[in-house]
Amino acid sequence: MPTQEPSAPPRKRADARRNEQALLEAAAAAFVEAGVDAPVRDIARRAGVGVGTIYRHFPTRADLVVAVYRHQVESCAAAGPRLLAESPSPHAALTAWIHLFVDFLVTKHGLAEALRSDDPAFASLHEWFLDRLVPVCGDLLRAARAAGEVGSDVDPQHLMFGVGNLCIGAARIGRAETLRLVDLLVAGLRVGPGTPPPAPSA
Amino acid sequence: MPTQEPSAPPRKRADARRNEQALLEAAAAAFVEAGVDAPVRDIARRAGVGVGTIYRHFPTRADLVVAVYRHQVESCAAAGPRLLAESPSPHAALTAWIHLFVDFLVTKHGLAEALRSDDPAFASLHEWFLDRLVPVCGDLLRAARAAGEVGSDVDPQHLMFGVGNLCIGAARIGRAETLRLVDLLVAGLRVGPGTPPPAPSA
DNA sequence: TTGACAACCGGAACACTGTTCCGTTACGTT
DNA sequence: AACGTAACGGAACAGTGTTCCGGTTGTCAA
Repeated sequence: MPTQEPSAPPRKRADARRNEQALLEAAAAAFVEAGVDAPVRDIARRAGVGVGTIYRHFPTRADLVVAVYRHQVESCAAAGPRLLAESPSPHAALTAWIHLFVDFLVTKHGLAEALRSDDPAFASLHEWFLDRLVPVCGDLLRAARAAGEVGSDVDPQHLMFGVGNLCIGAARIGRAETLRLVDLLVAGLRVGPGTPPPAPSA
Repeated sequence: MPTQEPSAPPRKRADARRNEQALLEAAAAAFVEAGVDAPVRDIARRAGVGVGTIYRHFPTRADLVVAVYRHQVESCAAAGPRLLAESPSPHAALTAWIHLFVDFLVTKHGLAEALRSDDPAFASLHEWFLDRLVPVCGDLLRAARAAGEVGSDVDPQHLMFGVGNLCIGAARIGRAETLRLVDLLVAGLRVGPGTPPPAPSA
């Protein structure tokens, strides 16, 4: 039994697979040094291929970024339910999960910037992040609301949007200060006895 | 008595003054349409001058942006003390002032992005905003803390940094939602009976 | 093993950025 | 009116992303 579904493409040529792998490694290295905006030519040179080869394997930059960071985003998504089960409260789980997300973002130069960019080259990156992580965030948020810890009915997508934005330029003020701002945002979600209603009609 | 301090430059040539004015108007128009990243050639063409003329009058892009938005930032800075005097509480004044700041940012395409950018061309823009607005924000924050409304000792510079970041890409989620996120951040500052300590080593 | 063909490759070429530089223009002064 | 120079304008350069096509090579059938 073949390990591929019916009508699957007949497996790429050896050189193509080799180059794709080389490109992934070269891109990962380049991203660490120069951020996700590393020049195409640099990545091609590192991988020992021509620029055309990059565009054939990864039509947009987002495709390349997605391929490089796929595993890490998946593990972040998987951490959501686990944290919800292990944490003392849903809000604690939400906070911990968001810390995970922040840690991921701030260690990837330029990723947060790319995420909020409206550059069409990053559209699919944006979409992928949202598809993968927003539901997880939504679950955590819903649980926290059900537990009465969160009053505001903020859209999980907007919350993640805000957290992502706060991570932009984290290098300037430092990781700790960035986390502090994010904590402020998440703290703002909490329903407190004295919390003023920020909702339009409460 | 001349209306200029001693050793002042002997007043520029007429064509130079004319071109500078034309450039300011052209840049303002271009910024509205294409954001603060509008191509240099576009601005030059609108003003009917060569690109060299832009660089002579405004060595960096930040200089041009500062010149275009100077009045609006000044009026925002001036609003701080006024709001503090007129508002029912310091925290209300802080909230209102931040709304003013947000309104200014979200109506200028790309300004928030430029503000957080580490592009050296925008370094002086960043510095100018900070010099002009952070002290105002600091006064509001201090007053709110003195009134016992704010517990956290967040650096005003970091708060403005965060608010600015939240305004990035505001067009995507809309002005109202952006304001909501900002309100969440400011609400997180409030000291509430049930507020969890956001201490670093928590 | 050999040959043919499609998949694949590489990089030149293009379009578009910002930035610099210097020959030319024209303003203000004498 | 003549002159010195501040100011001008745009060609030229350097660095992006993106496309395209002639040459190469892996793969499979004969």
